[in-house]
Amino acid sequence: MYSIGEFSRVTGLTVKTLRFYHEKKLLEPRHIDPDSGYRYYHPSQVETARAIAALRSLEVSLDDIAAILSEHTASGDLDEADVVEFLQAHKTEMEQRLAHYQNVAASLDSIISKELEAKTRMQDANFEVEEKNVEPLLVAGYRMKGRYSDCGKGFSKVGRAFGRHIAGKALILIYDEEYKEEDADFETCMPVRKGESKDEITVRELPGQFCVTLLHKGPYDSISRSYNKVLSYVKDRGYTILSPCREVYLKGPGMIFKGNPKKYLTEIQIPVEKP
Amino acid sequence: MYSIGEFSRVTGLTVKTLRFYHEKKLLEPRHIDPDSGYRYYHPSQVETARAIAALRSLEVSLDDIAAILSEHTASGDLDEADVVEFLQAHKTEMEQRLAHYQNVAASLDSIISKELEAKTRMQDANFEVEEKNVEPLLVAGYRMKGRYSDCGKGFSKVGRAFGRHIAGKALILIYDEEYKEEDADFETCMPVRKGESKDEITVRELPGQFCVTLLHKGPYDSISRSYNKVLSYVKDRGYTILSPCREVYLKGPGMIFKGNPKKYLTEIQIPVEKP
DNA sequence: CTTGACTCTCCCCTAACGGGAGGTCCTATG
DNA sequence: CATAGGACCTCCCGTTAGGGGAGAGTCAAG
Repeated sequence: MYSIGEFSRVTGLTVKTLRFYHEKKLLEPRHIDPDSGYRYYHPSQVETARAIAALRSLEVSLDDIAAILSEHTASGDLDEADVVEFLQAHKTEMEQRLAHYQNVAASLDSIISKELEAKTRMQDANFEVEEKNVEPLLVAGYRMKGRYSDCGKGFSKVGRAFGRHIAGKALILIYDEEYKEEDADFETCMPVRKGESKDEITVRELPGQFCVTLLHKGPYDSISRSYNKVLSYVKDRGYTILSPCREVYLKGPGMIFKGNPKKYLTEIQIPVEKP
Repeated sequence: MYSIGEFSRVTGLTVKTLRFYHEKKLLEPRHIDPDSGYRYYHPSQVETARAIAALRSLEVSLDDIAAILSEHTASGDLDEADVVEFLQAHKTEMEQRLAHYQNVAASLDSIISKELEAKTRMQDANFEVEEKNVEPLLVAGYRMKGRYSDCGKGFSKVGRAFGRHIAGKALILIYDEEYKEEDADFETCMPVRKGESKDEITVRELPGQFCVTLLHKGPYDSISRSYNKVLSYVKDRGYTILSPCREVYLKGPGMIFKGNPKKYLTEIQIPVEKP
């Protein structure tokens, strides 16, 4: 017979844990001294203790372990074959947790990389009008009419449908020839890795284009100043504007915080043809 | 101003949770009626509530959230850029949990598949001597001398070194020409997917061989009866025994329970040459 | 004024132990 | 035999992130 301390050393379970298992009737000492209340464990109980520890390391709850143990100490012997159904059920549960943490890690990763990218963008930015070629881009888009401030609805539609495959910064395509406040015609787009059109959402590749671009820093409602700047640039050089224009939201309200609108970053892309 | 019930509906947090966050000073209602004690939340607090919910869904603890919030309500505005270092640290923590659950799921999977395989083996078994070709097998082996009952030491050596790559049932190779109890010469082997010899453990491919085999059901100490049976079969037919013989432990003490020795299953494989 | 919905505080519950207080028991040594 | 130190006992509280419910007070509509 082992005292609780000896049994603890043999099994690797702490004294506290052994007392707790006693209270929970998971592992009751073979003998308890009636005078002192000292617990004494029989060497044959080491095996049970080891089994409990093994099950615990597989994240089996004490209640389940108790059920398993009582079921099989009744029948006399413990065998893994008898608990294989339980283990299968338990495995699916563990796989759910696994999937959960995969989601969490992936979300964290996307938030972090998004922030880091925005940071480098912000550092490299010079906030002057530029001319550059924009690469072709596969997007899922939802075209809508209304105010620009309603674009959240469109983005959440696209997000819900293609959440898994999003691969870049949100953008909108502006189909109006001139600025409209009330009944604007635009398309909320998310870059995707792959996907197919369904319902009101179309997936297609936006063509590569030669664009005049400008980074706008600050809240959306001050973006008209930047538009004026870039449009006058285009006019000065006699370029022809092609439709639709794009606004790429490099940094806007985050997934966690709304953030400081003064730090928002939007790229205006106006596709043009040189004369 | 929202009452707690309205705020609950708007934010998706339960009333209980909101009261709890108040108590923890995570999210304190803008106004508390001094007479009734009713909590009233300002619409601007919806954003904070949303942020808390977002962080909670990423498994951030309330303490950490409180730290983040107090740090940044001090500076006036919340921005993800300011917590990116924290998120990175948090991400590594989440990845550890992820890895943990991957281990658990993998362990469960191996236990389950082991049991299921043993079960079908048991059903298909006829417990008669058979002749068959044994396939080549890549193993990691540790050769030792002593009693067969000491083989656990050898298996745990191999297991520790190649735990990741084990792919099959443990077996031992018996190099003695005749049965020895005291100073037996044998090698504890585990099939592996790949690996290289190091220290005292050699990795190599066991050749395919023509064997006389017999399934032994029951504890190891009764295996001599099965040996007698298979050896007399060999002798009757005048086959020549080649060394080393193998014992494959199809079912022995499990990873959780010691199991019932009466259900242990061992295959004796004696490589022979026909005359 | 009443009624029903809403809200308040207070207390207990979860899982699996860990920490510590205050007291008892065992065993070896002087 | 006395004592010292270590081992052991019970009891209580703490952890996380809330949930459940009791009993009492409050709000708004009819």
